[in-house]
Order: sequence, then C-alpha cells, then structure tokens
Amino acid sequence: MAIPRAAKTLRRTRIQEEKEEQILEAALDVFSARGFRGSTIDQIAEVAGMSKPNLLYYFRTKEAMHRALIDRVLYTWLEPLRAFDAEGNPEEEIRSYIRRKLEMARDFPRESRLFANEVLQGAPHIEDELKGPLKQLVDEKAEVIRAWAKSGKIVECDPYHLIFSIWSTTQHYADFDVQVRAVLGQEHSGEGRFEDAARFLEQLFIGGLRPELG
Amino acid sequence: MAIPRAAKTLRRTRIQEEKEEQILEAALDVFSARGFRGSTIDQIAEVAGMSKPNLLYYFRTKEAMHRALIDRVLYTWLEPLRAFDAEGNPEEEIRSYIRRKLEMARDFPRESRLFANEVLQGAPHIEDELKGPLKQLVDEKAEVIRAWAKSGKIVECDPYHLIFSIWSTTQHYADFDVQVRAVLGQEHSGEGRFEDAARFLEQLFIGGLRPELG
DNA sequence: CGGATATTTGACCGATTGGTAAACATTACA
DNA sequence: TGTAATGTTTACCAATCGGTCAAATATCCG
Repeated sequence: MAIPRAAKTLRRTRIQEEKEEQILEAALDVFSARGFRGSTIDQIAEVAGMSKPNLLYYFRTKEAMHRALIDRVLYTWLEPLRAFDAEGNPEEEIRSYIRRKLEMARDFPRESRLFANEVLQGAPHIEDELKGPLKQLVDEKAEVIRAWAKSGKIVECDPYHLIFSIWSTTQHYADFDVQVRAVLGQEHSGEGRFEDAARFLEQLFIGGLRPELG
Repeated sequence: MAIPRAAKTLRRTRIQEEKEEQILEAALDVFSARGFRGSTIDQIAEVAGMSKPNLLYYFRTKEAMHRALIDRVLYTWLEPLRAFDAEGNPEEEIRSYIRRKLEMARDFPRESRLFANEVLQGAPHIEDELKGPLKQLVDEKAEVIRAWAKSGKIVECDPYHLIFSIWSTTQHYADFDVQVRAVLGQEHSGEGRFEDAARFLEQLFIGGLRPELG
C-alpha cells in the first residue's frame, strides 16, 4: 500500500523536488498577487500546470502550501539586514543596506508582496516569525546602530524607526508598484525609476534634505 | 409595486442614509482587514448586524459596496496632500504634511489598509482614480516642490520620490502595524510609538541624519 | 384608520470553494 | 522483467460563495 502523502516519506525523490519547486513557484505567483484568502488552489494548479488533486498530493492543504512558501522565502528576505555589519563603516553600511533592499524590491517584488499581504491582513500565519526571529534580528541591529550613535559616528536617532523607514521606503516600490507607475506616468515607469529612487533615498538617508548653509 | 432597489429612488429616506452608513462602516472593517476577494458579504452583514439580502437591498453587488466605500474614503484620504500650500514656508509645509499623514495612520488605519490592500493586489478597482485625480494632484504638488528647490528654499531633490517616501514611511505604521508592534515588543507598542515615529521622521526629512560637522 | 410604499427576511439557486476516494499510470529497483 | 511504491487523474463531496425571489413586515402619509 502506498504511503498516501509524499510529504510523509523520508527520502525525497527527484520528481518530488521538481514538482514541489514548480508548485511553490506558482504559489508565489498567486499568493503574492491575491493574498492567502483571495487565492484558490485551482488558480495555483493552473499556473503550475498540474491538476488540483496533484497539488494536494504534495501539499496536504492550502495552508501547508503557504507555510512552505513563507518558510522558504523568509530566510532570503532577511539576508540584507543580516549582512548589516557592526564593524563596517556606518554610512556605507546604511547606504548598501538601502541599495540591497531596493534591488530586492526590483528583482523580487512577488516575495515583497507575499509578506505585505500577510502582514497587512494581520499576519495570521507568521506572527511567531515576527515576534521571534525577526524581532531578535532587528533588536540586534538596532543595538549596532545605537552604538554607532553613542560613539558619534552617526547622528543620534531611534534605530527601530530608522529601520522601519528603510523597509517602508524601499518595499514601497514593490508593494505599491501600480500606484508608483500610475503617478509617474507611462514615460517614467521604465526601470529607471529604481535608479531615481536609489538616488533620492541615498540623498534622504545619507545626505539629508536641508539646504547646506551658505 | 415597490421600486426594487433603494439605490434607484431619487429621494433618499432617513432609513436609507442610516443603513447605508451602517453598511459602509461594516464594509470598511471587513474589506480593510481581508481585502476585496478575501471578504464575504456574509461577514459584512454580520458586522453590520443585518441580513445578507438586506445588504443587497441597499447595494446590488459586493462590488457596488466596495466602490461606494472607496469613493467615500478617497477624497478624505487625499486631504493632507491637497492642503500642501505653495505659499507656505516649505520646511513647515513638509513638516505638517508628515504630521498629518502620521495622524491619519494612527486615527484611520482601516482606511489606509483599504487602499493598501487594493493597490497591493494590482488596484483592479481604482486604477482610474490613480491615473486620473491622484496623478494630477501629485503632479501639481511636485511642481510646487520643484519650484521651492529652484529658488533655493529647499535642497534639490526628486519631488515624486519625496512624496512616495512620505507616503510609505507614514502609512507603514497603519499598514504594517502588527509587524511594527511585534518588533517593538509589548512594552513599546502603546500609542507612544506614534510620537517616536513623528520625532524620527521629522529628524529624517527635516533635520537630516548626517552628523553635524565640528 | 388604510393603502401605498419602503424595508426585511427565510428559503433557495447555481457556481465555486477546499478537500477526498479510488482507479489508473508511471517509476524505481531487485 | 515483475512488482511494489510513487505519481496522476476523474469523479465526487459538503460547505460556502454571490446573488435572487416572494412573502412578510414596517413605515409613511392622506
């Protein structure tokens, strides 16, 4: 008698890896565009090019699909913040953090929207990750920033809200892409908007907006 | 024979106004928390304390409900940007724009999330509003900012991305509230976080983050 | 009052939802 | 090659979806 669910087997076959990959790729497409509740298994199945029961052979439920996707993407998503280096030059660290986050908004907008959808709707599936690993990581990096300020390397400021502001400004270009493009108009909606954004954000976070005194 | 839909009558009765108000209030609750596709008429009906067919007596479809809600909220939502005054003191105008947007994130988070959900999922119902009235308004205010820069009152910067960064940083506290609270921890999740945010954002946008020389 | 109009509801509809059962097809491997 | 395990599909299920209908009820106004 066959073991009913592939997920329960210990060894993963080549087919399992390929199909699960295929499914998660499709799930990212759908979940990021419509949110968890707004997505249907049929839609994911269609994008993945497989039948619905076939999806459910690899992931027992819609929730399991979503969870596997979140788990897979979360680690990568936090990579830029993890790379934030206490030993580095503060200005350069902040600059490159912004640059990397903006690159991710440009190159991985679906991942950004996946989390945005989830958090926006109360984070029912990732509350633990937010309060646990995420908070720990941010606490750690906030302490780094605070130390920089203490030693006068950067100006004194609230490190948590600094991080929030970098998150929000950069991810805005992924999460609110349609709005950004609508406002910029067709002529400025090429990929050049990311370079403009990078220039502006560097000016904002590094250079400051106040006009230099005479 | 009764005119089948209240919406078709010319004169609106007291009951119509009250009930429509009641329904839109409930719809704001549900749509902002779950997005259009994730929401059901039954949920709205339950929150509104009425039966489902009764909702559909006032709004023929789920879409009509959503549209009426959007129409009602959009004008108010853009009020702070509209108040942006070309004749005012630039620094003070930007400062008070940020303050007002942050107050709206604090006092009207549902409205913020309503639009966030919509835009995040591709703005299928408000594309026209984005490309029309919103773009026009932003174009107009961007011109004001550009003029300020030209005359040396503020530093030269991209006005569109400046506006985007103010939107994103302030609305972040409404749209990503659960994440903000999770990261700040229970002890910093009181309403005081908005004052901290206000202080930080003023520092960022007005004061600049670079340490003052000598 | 009384009748016209406006409002409300329970029962119901077809379509779609997440998920299952079991027959069928394919693969891996001794 | 044979067979057991893995993979796939068709047909189906109960629950829920957006929405309709007719009958019942409440309100307005002469």
